[in-house]
Amino acid sequence: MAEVYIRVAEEENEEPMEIPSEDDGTVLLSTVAAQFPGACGLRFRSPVSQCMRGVRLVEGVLHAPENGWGNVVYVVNYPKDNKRKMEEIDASSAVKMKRGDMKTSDLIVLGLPWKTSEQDLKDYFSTFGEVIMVQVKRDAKTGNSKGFGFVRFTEYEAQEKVISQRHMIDGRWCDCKLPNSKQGPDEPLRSRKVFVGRCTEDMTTDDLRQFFMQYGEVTDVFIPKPFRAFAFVTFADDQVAQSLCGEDLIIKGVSVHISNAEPKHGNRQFDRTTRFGNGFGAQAFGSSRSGLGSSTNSSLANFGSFSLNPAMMAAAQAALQSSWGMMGMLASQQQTSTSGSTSSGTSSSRDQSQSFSTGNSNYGTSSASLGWGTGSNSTTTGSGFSSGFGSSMESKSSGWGM
DNA sequence: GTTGAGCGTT
Repeated sequence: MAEVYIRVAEEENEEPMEIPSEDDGTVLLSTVAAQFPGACGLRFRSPVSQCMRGVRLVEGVLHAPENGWGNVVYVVNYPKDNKRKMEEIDASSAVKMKRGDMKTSDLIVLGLPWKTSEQDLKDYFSTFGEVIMVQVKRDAKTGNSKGFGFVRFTEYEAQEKVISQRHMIDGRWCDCKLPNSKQGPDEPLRSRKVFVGRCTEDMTTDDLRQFFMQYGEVTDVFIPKPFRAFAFVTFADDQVAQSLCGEDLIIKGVSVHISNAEPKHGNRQFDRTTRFGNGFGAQAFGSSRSGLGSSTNSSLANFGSFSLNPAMMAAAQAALQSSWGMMGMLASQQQTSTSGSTSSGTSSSRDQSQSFSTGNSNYGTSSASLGWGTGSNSTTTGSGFSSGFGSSMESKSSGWGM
């Protein structure tokens, strides 16, 4: 079948954009998402029934309706989770304001080609806004680039935009993020990343991206090389990530297991004793999603990201324990993992085959769903709660910048 | 074969 373009719009009456199909006449969801970040499907109004109809979607591939794509306008579907409740938006922006988060800071640029110069960086980033500083870090002796650098913008909007996407610089995909030195204890960056266990070797980053896209916008896929039978998938929305934890999903006919991504080795900059105040809530709770199947949800009040003093902590913990029944007792002992060194980011490897990402991640949307640091998977390793007040909570250092 | 890179000489 020849390549055709299908017409896609965000709303039924908006101007459509033409999206190319594949050789076999299907359309990849990722192609749609490239133009409509966060898209998880398509629908259209049937000329016959006048009802909206969904387009068949199988593992990231959209299949034409019976009589072909035709020239109807397809409308983009977004995950339910994208529609935040008003109070959550208010809460997060309130937190943002309070923290005076609108100032720009240096951004680290990771994955630069060795040859990239500061002038190259400046040229590239100037398309986003006024650049007031660039650096390429080099070895003092040889002058060789270390493959990363820094950039700073005048405008906060430019900074947000730059953080929200990947960058093709001199032929390599690069990531920009807040440097470790700038990530504070109350960064509301709760794990938007999940661990995908039991992967098979034929699962590519594209496969995973296409598959997980149905749950929400995917901002990164990481597959260690050489093959190690697991992967990491990062979503734009932490609630999407959390809602998948504990599930067994079928990808390419294989059952993979989703669990929390543990913090990468590193992040000793904030250690245990001061750890406490960083938020409180229920990480595996809430969050509905459209997918099939089971749910691990319970509903429970969300606590905001306000710091809690030990007394409040104790009270809250008691409340949680009582509502969790015996879970609190089961978890009365848990290992504490030690950590050290630094943390970092996304995928891509120094020599080849980088993964790619699209879209805008929204920081600060998730103040109400903070969790217990790096808590383990509830069904097997215990809930992450412990009856021993104090020590156990301190012992988990949290995982920023995962 | 179930937990991933890299973070700033001044």
